[in-house]
Amino acid sequence: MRQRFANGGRHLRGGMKACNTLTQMSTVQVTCDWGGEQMLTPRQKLILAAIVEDYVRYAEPVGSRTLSKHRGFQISPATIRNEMADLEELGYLDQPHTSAGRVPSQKGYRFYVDHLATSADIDPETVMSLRALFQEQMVEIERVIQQTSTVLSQLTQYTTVVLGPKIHQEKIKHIQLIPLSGGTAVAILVTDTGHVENRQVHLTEDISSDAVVRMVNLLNSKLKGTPLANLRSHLYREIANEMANTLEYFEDAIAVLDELTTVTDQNPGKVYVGGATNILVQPEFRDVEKVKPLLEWLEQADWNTAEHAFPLHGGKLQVRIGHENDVEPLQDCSVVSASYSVAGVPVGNIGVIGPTRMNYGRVMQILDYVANALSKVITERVTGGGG
Amino acid sequence: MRQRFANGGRHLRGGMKACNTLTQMSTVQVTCDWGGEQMLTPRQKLILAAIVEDYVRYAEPVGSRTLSKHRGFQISPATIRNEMADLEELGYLDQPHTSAGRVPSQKGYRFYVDHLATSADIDPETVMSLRALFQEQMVEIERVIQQTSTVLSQLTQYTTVVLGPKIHQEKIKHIQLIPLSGGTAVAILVTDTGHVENRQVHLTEDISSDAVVRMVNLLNSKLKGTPLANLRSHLYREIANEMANTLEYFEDAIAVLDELTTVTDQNPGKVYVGGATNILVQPEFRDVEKVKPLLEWLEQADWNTAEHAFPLHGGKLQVRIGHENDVEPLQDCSVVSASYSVAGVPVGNIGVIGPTRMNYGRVMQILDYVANALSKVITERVTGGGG
DNA sequence: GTTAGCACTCAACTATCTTGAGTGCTAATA
DNA sequence: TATTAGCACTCAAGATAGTTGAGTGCTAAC
Repeated sequence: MRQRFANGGRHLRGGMKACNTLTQMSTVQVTCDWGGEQMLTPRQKLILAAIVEDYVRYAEPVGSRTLSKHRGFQISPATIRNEMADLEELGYLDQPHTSAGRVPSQKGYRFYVDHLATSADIDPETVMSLRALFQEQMVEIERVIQQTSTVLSQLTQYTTVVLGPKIHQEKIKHIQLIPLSGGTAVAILVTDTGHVENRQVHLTEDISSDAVVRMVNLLNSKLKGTPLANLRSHLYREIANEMANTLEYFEDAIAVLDELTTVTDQNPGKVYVGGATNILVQPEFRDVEKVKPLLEWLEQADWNTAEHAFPLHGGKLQVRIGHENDVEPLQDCSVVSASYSVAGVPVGNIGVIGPTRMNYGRVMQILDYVANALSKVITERVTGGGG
Repeated sequence: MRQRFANGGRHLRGGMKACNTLTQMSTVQVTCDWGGEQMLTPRQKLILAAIVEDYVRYAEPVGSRTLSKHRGFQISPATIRNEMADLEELGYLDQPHTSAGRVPSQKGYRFYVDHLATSADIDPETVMSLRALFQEQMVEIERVIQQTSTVLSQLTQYTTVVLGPKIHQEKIKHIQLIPLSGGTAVAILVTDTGHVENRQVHLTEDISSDAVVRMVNLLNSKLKGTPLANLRSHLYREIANEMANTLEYFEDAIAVLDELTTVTDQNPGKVYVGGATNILVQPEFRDVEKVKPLLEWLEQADWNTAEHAFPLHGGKLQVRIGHENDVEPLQDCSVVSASYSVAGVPVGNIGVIGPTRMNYGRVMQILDYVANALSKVITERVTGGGG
């Protein structure tokens, strides 16, 4: 077996090759470094890229003759075969069986994503949809995100998971307590961004409405401006004592606060899943046994599981290919994810889940745009640029 | 072909045959009456029931010999074959191909559900789970329903869709307006059952907090006690004029009210889907092409589409078998549904979706229990017995 | 270093055969 | 007259073998 160019050099970090009409492509953040990665000749890169792109498109192993014809390469199939053999030897390609064409390995995809992915211009329709999405005036942040998830899954034809903005950093704007009948009451918490949370609590049966008003006033005066993340510490250290002296219904106030602190504990933010059924069209998921774990994971995904799958991070794009995913049901998939930020602080995450045979270039490009636009829109909304 | 007993008589309405430990079984409400239904001999009924139950269990066409052995019938396979031939002639059975056993037709299932379904005692575990579910003290109604949906899908191994309580009848308890920065504000509406809705609205940029307080006070004094369904009519007929005279920021008040009226229009209640992936284990949905429409429908199901599939109704249980369903993606399924009520008024619906080869007896029994229990729990909560 | 040529491989398709579960019909039986 | 044993028949599913064609690796020539 010939083994040209297997010289074990370190790879060069390169960004996306081309940029397109949408936005400047950010440098890809590599999540995983392959120790002992080899340099590839320009021709090998060309062939690897061609194989990845062909396979992404047609979902069939790519043969040497197809490749030489299809791409108008000026090399004969035999030469391509030689190169393919080398690439396989180096671990970038797999062969399902002797008489089949080649298929990119995970390592192959990784190399492609890190060094080869180009962004062919996205079709104008997609550009339009994206522009439209963010120009629309939507008042609620929740709705913006919901829509983002939907549009993104439609555009990519993959599945989208959006972690709605984390509310830890948001500050308490207002607390309200509305007594219902029979000793229950609704406790409502509004944050400075307009996020509303509510919990029901039990109160002393015959509490007077005056007492409730006093309680609410005290809570508001003490807690207004407190970031949700600090609620618990604030509460017991500073407020509890003082309340014990002032309030007749100290127990009730504590009950209310206890409920409100569950906001950040149990429910750091919402999770939006879009286009879960899109994976069903992918040939690699035609088999029910293959999709099931994935769909089950999606069905049960809450913030914590989802954030475990693609953590919030400062950088821009993350790509996890197959077994690079920690979460088992995602190990047959690739996940491209990006965080979006409010004033530079990452508060949420968008993940696109597809087969490893994914159109990385396109998804990365779209996602990059979406993450930027979303950050901008939400930051504007939150930092006061209101109407 | 012999054609005994094909005398075209009207069928007798009968309830479930046996009752079990859980609760008295209500009479099945028949959604669809088969014109010209024939009487069946007791033995034919026995055989039909046996075939349905065998097929439900093993998902394989049932043959005459299997049946005679399996059930300890005192009839020979040949006799069973004769009866089967008659039942097929009458339309209660289908035969996938000449040398296969028999399978219940839709008409067969319908007859089974109407006249034959027995409730073999449910396993103690299931009984325990159900008891536990409703004995648990859950404060929020939403959480009760969420849990119901989850538990129900786990117990039945089918998919559950719960239409959360309709909020049309609920009365306004409190309206609150919390200004944020930049001319936006959060409008919050609390109903007498503790349900909270919120919307963001734009206000006049420099509105004073006094004006906001006056506005909120007026809105509350005028609207407290109004059922949500009447909000719109109430608003324009009685309030608008008066407000025009009293309030400086009439436009803003109208904007707030406009947003609040969208609560009932766009969003009559929530929809909870449980165990969507359960259908994947059913052999009839092993094929991705078969599941896809169903999963897509479930993914997009909102109150309106879901209520179209199984409308709220006074009676207890409804069973729709295959093409008895109006909604296309459900026409390969059966849907057993029940409404739950607050003080006798149906406010929500629970649907269990499975293959036509469904364990009707078991599902009906469980669902009957759940619907009753849920009605009781919510009615108690809402009519004041809090605690 | 590149490529034409050739023998080789192997999944996928097709055709044919076998098996066995299940049927319908007929004639004997209770 | 209702039931049943017996038997020929049917047909999906599984096994076996042959064919096809896309694709390969190797070698020798350019």
